[in-house]
Amino acid sequence: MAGYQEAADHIAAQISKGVLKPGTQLASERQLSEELNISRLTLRSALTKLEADGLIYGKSRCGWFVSPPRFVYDLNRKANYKEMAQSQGRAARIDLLDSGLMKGAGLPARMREHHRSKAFYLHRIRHLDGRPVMFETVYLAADAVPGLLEHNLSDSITGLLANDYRIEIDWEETSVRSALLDPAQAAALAVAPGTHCLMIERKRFSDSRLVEFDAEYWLPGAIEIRLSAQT
Amino acid sequence: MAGYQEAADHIAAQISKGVLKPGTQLASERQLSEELNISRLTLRSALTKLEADGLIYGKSRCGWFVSPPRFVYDLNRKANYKEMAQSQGRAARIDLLDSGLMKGAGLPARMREHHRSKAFYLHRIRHLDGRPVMFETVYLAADAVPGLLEHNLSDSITGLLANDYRIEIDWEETSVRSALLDPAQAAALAVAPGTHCLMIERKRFSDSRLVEFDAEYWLPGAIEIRLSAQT
DNA sequence: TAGTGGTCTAGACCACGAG
DNA sequence: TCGTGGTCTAGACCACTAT
Repeated sequence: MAGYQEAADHIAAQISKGVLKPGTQLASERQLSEELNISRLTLRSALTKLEADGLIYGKSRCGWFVSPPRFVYDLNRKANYKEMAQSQGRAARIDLLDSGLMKGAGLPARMREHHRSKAFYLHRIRHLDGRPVMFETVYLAADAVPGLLEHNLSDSITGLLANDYRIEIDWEETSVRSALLDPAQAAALAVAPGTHCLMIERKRFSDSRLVEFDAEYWLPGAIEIRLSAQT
Repeated sequence: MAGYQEAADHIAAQISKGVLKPGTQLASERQLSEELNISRLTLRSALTKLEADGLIYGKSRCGWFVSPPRFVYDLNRKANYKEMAQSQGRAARIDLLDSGLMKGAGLPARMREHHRSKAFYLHRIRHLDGRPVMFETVYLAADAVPGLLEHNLSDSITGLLANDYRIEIDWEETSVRSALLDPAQAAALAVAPGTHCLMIERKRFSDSRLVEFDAEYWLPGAIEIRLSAQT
């Protein structure tokens, strides 16, 4: 068996035995590599495998930590993010990084299929128990939400649409795939550049018009998506 | 900018410009690292980033290839895998690797919540245009499908249940997350051990009884999941 | 400023796939 | 058998975080 695999199994065993508990920090890479008698590169290989599996996560230049349970993101539930987090005993927070108005020409291709004029954009970070776990870019059709930027943008957008604009979403198209964080996203999430992620893209329609386009980049070990359907 | 990032951008540009077309093999790692004046390790780092992003894929000990478009896996469509592939102009194949009967005690925890007695299991590999892209383990409640192993197990299971057993699935629960391939799965898919994957887990019910439990491990660059819903 | 991870080199040997 | 990637070493320097 490969050396990094042995190291990964060793650490994974300590986690599953409870020697290392969620939230605790691992020893430094230099220290661990010495203890396990492998080079630092080999150890790092083991750590990144464990991270891909969701057992640990790295905070860039700070260290490695044992992961808490995955956040269960239920696509069927009407509950918003903060409510879902609360029902799982987690503390949620959303930070607005940036916002503005964008011309139709600058919008992502998948949005332009449905909406070609101006749109507001938001860049937000979602946290769980203080840890940033998701970067999102939200686009909202400008004509549907006049004066958007004066509203509170650190809460549920669906709630804002419903309460402040009386817009009810009646159709949703979702796409999920594996992707790579770009350097800015990685920096905002305090992870190493080139970390991969789970990308969720959603188009939200009201009365057959696209009003919201949302691209979410989740740290892959932090989330599990669930859905159910009658067939 | 980091050296591996420059190398990755360079190769990505060649792909998007069409200098490298889907399916073509890249030059060997040793050759590329010399051309780009970086160490082989740095080049490999660039290649694995590109793979995580779905632009290229590695076939273990054979080389690196430019990826074809992602297979669109539509969770709403009634179409089965081969039909979906055909409608996207792709040739699909399913190989049965192994099958047998398993005691209730050996079943995965998430299945045992619903079904605690014996179940048939299947290990299958799904291909697209000759390339293995997904490893799956299927469990079927033994009492629901007597004599299962004498049937054709290289085709749609849902179709088999409907046609041979008159079992109609009426409820489905799906879970999606990022995960790691174990060594046996990686070998079966001809990728490097420790490759990450997109895992789809499905429970299928008929008349409130679980009849099928399915764990699918997709190569992450090979698939995009889609779904839509009225809200 | 001290300690952490992030990146990188220039080799080496091994295991496996294809012909 | 040969060429491919897979793994590994023992260093080094840099960039950032925390304090």
